[in-house]
Amino acid sequence: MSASVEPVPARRGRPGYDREQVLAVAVGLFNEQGYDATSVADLAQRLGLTKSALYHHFDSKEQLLALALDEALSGLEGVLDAPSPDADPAARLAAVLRGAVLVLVDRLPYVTLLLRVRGNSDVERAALERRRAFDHRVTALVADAQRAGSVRADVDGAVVTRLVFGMVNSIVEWYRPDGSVDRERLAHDVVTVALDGMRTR
Amino acid sequence: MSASVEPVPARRGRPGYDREQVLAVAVGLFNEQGYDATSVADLAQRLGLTKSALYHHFDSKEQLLALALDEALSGLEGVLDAPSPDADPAARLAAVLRGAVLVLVDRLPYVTLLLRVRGNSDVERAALERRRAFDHRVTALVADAQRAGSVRADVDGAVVTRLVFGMVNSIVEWYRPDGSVDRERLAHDVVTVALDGMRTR
DNA sequence: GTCTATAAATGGATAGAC
DNA sequence: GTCTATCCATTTATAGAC
Repeated sequence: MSASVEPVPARRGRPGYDREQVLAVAVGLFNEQGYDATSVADLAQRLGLTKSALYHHFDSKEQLLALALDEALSGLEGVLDAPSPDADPAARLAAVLRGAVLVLVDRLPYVTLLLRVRGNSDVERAALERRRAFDHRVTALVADAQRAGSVRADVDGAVVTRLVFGMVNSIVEWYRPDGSVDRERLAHDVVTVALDGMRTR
Repeated sequence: MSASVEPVPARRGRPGYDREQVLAVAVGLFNEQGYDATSVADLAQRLGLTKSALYHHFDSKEQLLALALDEALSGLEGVLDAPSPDADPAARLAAVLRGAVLVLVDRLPYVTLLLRVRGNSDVERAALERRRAFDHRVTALVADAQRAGSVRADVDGAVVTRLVFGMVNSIVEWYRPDGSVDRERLAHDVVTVALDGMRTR
């Protein structure tokens, strides 16, 4: 490979976005206003471009949505696919909880968008389907932990799973990477509260 | 008061919806598709009316949103305004948690809609402002409980509050009144998991 | 209280010049 | 890679008949 003359596609003159930059800005706007409430004109305005210039970067508004949702889903699926050193269901569960928080924080805008999808189109329905598959795998993990005696059995396993992952998912509503809570601290706090609750003992 | 001849505004011929019925159907549709993705034509179709007939019932699509959001907010505010017999912050907190779950379940569609509002208009921003006020009052309650030693102090009070109410709010994502989980049972489970966590001891 | 018809604006998306 | 100009479907909302 010979040395490249242009270190990075040098910016000169007009903005000159690439697809990933456009996607990042689009997702930010979708999260601010909602996907449906965001027009391609809104996006063009935020980028300082015209609509036509935008359509040079992607085929449709929905394609941007599909790319963003895949970014979120692949991250979450990675948490479950990661080989676990533990056979102990309780340890696996704690690792998955922690991993989910970290993915959520690291891909915050993408996961935020995912969690707001309602199934309004084929793209959205496909994403919901992948999400459901993820949820089922987690529910199975909680059921394992219940059988092993490490998760309370006086509450339905599916209900605990939903409550605890509802807690995790709610992080997108308020967490800001530039805020005072760092990602490791947050992951630790979530695992603590999920496992042992808020009450002192 | 003399006996009414017509027990209930009798239905005869055309549907003849009143405002509340229209509102209920509208909120259901907003929750299915999203407020922005739902057109007045969609709503008219679901009601079996024309758009024009609908505009006889309300002034604008946004007025429906405002009415729905007030229904949710007044319910939640009622939980905090309810006079508490206890001075103990821990007991007050448990009562608020339980009350919030019950309001959420009893006004499920309205609270669902509220929790999805992003601040896209004056109506939405006013609702977010009322929600923030509610959150602040709850956070203050948790801080009281921490000072009293009944809530763990090794996690930031504002973070615990957000996590636990995130858990409560996430109920709208899956709870169905006709399902297998009844409201009292759910409220009990939420208080249990929020206070003591999912882990066995 | 519901209808048909239509206004006025905005939506996503494309054509073709530079 | 961005522009101006435009297409056509759909949107919120209104006018006026029954």
